[in-house]
Amino acid sequence: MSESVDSATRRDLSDDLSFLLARANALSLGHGNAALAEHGLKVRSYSVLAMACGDAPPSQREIADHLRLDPSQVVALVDGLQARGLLERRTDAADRRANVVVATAAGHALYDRAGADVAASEGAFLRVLSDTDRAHLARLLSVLAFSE
Amino acid sequence: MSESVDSATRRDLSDDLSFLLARANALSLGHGNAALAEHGLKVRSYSVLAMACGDAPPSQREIADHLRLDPSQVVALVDGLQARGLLERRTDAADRRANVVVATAAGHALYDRAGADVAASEGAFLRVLSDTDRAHLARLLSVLAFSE
DNA sequence: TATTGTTATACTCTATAACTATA
DNA sequence: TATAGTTATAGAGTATAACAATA
Repeated sequence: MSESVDSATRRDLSDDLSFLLARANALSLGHGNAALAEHGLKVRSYSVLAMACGDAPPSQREIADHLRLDPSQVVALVDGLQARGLLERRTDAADRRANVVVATAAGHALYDRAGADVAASEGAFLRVLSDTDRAHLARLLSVLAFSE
Repeated sequence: MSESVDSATRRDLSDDLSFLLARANALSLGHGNAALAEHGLKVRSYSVLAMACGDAPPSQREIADHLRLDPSQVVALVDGLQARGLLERRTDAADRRANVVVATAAGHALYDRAGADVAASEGAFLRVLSDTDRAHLARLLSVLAFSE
């Protein structure tokens, strides 16, 4: 008598982890881009700048891998940041095909200012989660994010 | 003596929850689209079909809100699925401005088949997490995903 | 031969505004 | 006056292939 209630009917998109991931990411991206707009940055360019500010200045290939971008997209991002004097390309002495991307003093300064705003914006977005929940979420996501 | 090690130097993109969210989502999206390709679907169109297969057939406005899309994008998605005979637009009797989107028998059948593949693909992607970790992650993400 | 960075191109996705029909 | 759906369009993001320099 209940032939209309099959397994398909019971499935719900809201239980789908990939859907939740997509929706949470869309919100997070919106917050991030809004916080970065006043600095002339977006999440994408901010991430490149962040890597260039790190302890181990990355090659463009490493940026592409870490950010899951095509190397050709990294060219445009680095071009834009370099034109603003925020970072430099230095040919790697060990492998002269590779460009090492390193932040300038101005790049570090902007990263500090923008980073503070991003952190505040992210904090506001995450206010619905406790500190332990945030830590737990970060741990679970990092396992997933670097599983391949 | 350690003036070069300031707060900026210690920050790392890999600790940034929004970055982890973006990277995990990129991987998840890749898996989902790959699993759906053989059915002529993508994550976007599959999500619309899933809603149309639900117990409460949604209006296009509701689809746009739930999927965080602009209403104009929903038009194209529904057009494509309707052209394939997978769903129908029915004008809502209660509000004749609104289109209620409801799956056809063919739509339900495809949703069942594609859904099984999506679930298998998602399972493979999530293999690095235990069942309890998956449940925990889903709970944390749904809080975040529907916090606004 | 394989890899890094680059250029070019096409395609998809996203965001915006304006229009219509209904409310 | 406001809302649902639609259309059109421009911009941003994505994916692919081909090339030069280097390994």
